[in-house]
Amino acid sequence: MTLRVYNTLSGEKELFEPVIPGKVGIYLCGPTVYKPAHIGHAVGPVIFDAIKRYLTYKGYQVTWVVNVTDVEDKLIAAARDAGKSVPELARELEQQYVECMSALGVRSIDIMPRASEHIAEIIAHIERLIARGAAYVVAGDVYFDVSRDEDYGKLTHRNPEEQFAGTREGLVQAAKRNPGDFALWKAAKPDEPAEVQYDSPWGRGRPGWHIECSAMAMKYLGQTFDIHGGGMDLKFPHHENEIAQAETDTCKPFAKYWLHNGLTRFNTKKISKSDPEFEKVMQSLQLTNLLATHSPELLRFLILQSHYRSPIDFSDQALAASKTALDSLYRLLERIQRASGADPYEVSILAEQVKDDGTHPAVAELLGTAIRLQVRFLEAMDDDFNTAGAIGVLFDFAGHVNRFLDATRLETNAVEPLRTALQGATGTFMMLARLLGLLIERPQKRGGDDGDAQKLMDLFIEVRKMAREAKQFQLADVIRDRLAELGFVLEDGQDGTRWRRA
RNA sequence: GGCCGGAUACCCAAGCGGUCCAAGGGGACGGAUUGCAAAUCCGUUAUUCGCGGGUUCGAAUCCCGCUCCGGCCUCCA
Repeated sequence: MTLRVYNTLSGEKELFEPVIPGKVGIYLCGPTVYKPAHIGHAVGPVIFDAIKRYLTYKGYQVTWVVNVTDVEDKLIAAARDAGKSVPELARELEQQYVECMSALGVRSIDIMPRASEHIAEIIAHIERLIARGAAYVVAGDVYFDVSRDEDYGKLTHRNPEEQFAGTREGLVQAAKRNPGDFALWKAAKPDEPAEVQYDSPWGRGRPGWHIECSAMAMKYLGQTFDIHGGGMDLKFPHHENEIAQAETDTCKPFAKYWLHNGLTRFNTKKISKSDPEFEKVMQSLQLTNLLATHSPELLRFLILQSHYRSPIDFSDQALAASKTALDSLYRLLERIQRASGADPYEVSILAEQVKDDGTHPAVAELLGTAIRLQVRFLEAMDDDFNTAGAIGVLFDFAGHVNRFLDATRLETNAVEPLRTALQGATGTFMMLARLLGLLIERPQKRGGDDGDAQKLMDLFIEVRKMAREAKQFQLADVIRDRLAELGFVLEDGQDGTRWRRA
């Protein structure tokens, strides 16, 4: 099976072939730490975490870099507003970001370089561009000369002349030679704090936006690396300018594949800071707030349920639908636990490793299905990381296992070969789910310790059982209904009554 | 205006030239099961994929035009 990825550069799906066989370098544009992250900021990291898991599964040695831009205009302004120093605010928001990502299961980032700690690399990069005649100094500022990059605009398929022909007079900074030129280095302004002023050959100042990414990507992944990712909104100017800087500097291709994820929308609009009426919505979409009220896995599941290039419409309805779906998977795992006598989170054998002694036809059927579905899952992932299709396969899988359990009545009547087959199918199922970063850990029990609850529920169930045996169904129903109101659901099964939290 | 995407059932969402009278999820409605529920299972909910042409033996999938929607062209993941 071969992996194909959609490359923004070519506008087509291409066969994935790493620059160095067996190794993959990924650079994802991370946060500019000037405000708390919202759900949209989680999309890229979640997708790329799944991509890294998948590539690792396929045998590649993956290095994943996510930058932190901590020297920047808005950050300086935000720190001033908050009465904090720039590094203080930046570290604070960075830590919050890392914690949110970790909660979402994104723990596979290898390097998170900070722009502020790569000033030397940035300056060297700029000096090389000046030496090549592709950048020029104006009163302490340094600009990239777009006209010196022949294929400028190739990522977003823009012709720079057309592009900037219509730029209004007022917007053209006098210092720039061409309207499309952009700052590589910005001279320090008198009112800016000292901590964002760095010495440079052109005087005190700080890097422009874009340059930190090409400098750090090349430092950690080499002059040419495999995958560069980010949100669709970064294609222009950010990524276009990174390409211009890097390729003009090295005369080599920068990133081989450019992957862009869709933007998160709310009420069919992109979440944007410049939209004041969405300020309130954004507040509720802040990751820290969302994670306080929803399970991280649910958010991850929702993100992965659509293809990464599609926009995600985030809403309470979507969240609720995803929750119902995800819960059915948790219930399946509980059912498997009961039927197989093994903890599905710990099962280590795969369907393909189970030997079928031929005594039960259901064994061959289940194992065959598991292997067939595994192939379908992997095919989906091979097709530009189609996580939505892959999740669809997971639900097909769940349906098959539920049917198997219905048919064999394994929960009440243990048959060893069937149990072993179930464990194998479960192992395969879990392995696939985990390629998406799902079902890694048991869902957190709400309300913490259920020890006391367990004792009380045992009592309720016992009393209700007596009522049912005495045909006092009204009483039995009152117990069940009132418990349901309190968030405890009772389920009567063949092997007794179980309870769970709603 | 230029450049990218998108338009698939009640909602969300895969599919990207035949195996599609179109996966999966949510919802709804029937049925099995249940004392009744819940959960699970079965069935129904797109002979059709924004509209109009074209290419092809064959198109949701390719090409052209049109209509809407979103993004970018200024800060944004």
